[in-house]
Amino acid sequence: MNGSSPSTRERILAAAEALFAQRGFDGASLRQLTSAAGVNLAAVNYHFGSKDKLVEEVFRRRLDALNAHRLEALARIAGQPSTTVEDVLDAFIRPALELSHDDHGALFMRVLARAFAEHDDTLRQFLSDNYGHVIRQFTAEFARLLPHLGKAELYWRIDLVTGALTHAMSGFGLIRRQSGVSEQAHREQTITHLIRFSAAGLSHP
Amino acid sequence: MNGSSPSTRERILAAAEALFAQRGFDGASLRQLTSAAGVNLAAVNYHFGSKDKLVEEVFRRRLDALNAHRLEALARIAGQPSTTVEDVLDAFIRPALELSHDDHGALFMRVLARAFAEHDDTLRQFLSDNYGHVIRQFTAEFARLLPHLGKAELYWRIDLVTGALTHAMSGFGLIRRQSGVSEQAHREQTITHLIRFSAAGLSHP
DNA sequence: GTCTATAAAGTGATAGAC
DNA sequence: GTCTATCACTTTATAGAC
Repeated sequence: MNGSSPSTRERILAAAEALFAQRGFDGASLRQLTSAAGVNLAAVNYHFGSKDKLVEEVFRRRLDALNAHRLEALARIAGQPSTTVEDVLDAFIRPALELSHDDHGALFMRVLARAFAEHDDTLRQFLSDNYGHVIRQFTAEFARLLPHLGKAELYWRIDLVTGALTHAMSGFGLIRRQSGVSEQAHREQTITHLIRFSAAGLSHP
Repeated sequence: MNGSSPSTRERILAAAEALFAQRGFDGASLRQLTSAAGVNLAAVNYHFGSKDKLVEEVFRRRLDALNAHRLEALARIAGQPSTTVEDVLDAFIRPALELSHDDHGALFMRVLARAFAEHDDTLRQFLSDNYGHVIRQFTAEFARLLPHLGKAELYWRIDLVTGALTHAMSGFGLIRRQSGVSEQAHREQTITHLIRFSAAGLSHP
């Protein structure tokens, strides 16, 4: 992308992701962050310009890939006669699951959940710019599969699915991984329950 | 409760609720808070001891009443043969809806959502102490009404209902009140959709 | 119970040497 | 590109007058 050192930049982004997940955007200071990354305090302003710009970059790096994977998965099934509501939910949710296979990706899901909780309009606008077209494409496919639902009714239900999804993927919940279950198996369980639950909520008459 | 001035204390609590909802626990400073309340900076430490204690008091004030109302509503229907899953969900959700009839109550629901997003263990423990017995009583009633579900399966589904509920009640969602719809009518719509959606997600085979 | 004043520490950001 | 040193400011909390 450029000739500057990728190492320092990447280490800052990784440390920021972890600390923002753990302590929030306000709660994590640049000193904690640069100390954890093993870089100089001034490096954040040199590489990103400001703390706010760093926050944006933490989102952009993950969301670009996540949304691309979701749209690829949707493109493979959209419009086909055999496609079910469960398939479309899977196309939306599985890329998020796979992202969180990597520990850093899992932290990012918590950062994303925080972004929802912050009602900051600037951040919401930024997320809408990144997520907006994805949500619209998925909504169109749900509308095709659930023709008995009015537009308003469908929007309500998709909104509630979003809530359940955010809650589950960020590990808000009370349910913790059992000692006998591997991390990956736990995530597969999560996705299975999430898809069944959401499909029932979306499809009921 | 005591001989001290309730006015200053209450004004601090009201201002804290609004600012914590808007800017988060870290984001809202004691200076912003006391300035908004029209009281002296030192008053927070005098009346509550510290900022953390103030946060706890903001929760305690609302949760005591909210949980009491939920348990009263549950007691009226629990164990009766005509009771449905929708009835139990209504008993859980409606008190939260009624709390948010008042503007300050609505703000509190956003504070509560923030508390979920903060993975702070101390705060989670505090909420578990306040919420724990309520969740257990509701879970027992759901188990009675949904005998075909295993214990683990039921816990998963209740967890996902919690996610949808928190999302909807805190106004995270994309869905905004239409200009032709009153605030109260919008809330009634929210609760109707939430109950139907959750009942479908809980009950499916 | 409320005030001013201030302590002690932390914050984001930047100038300037290397 | 990385460093130290520092500015200008904000933070929570408290001591002590009234």
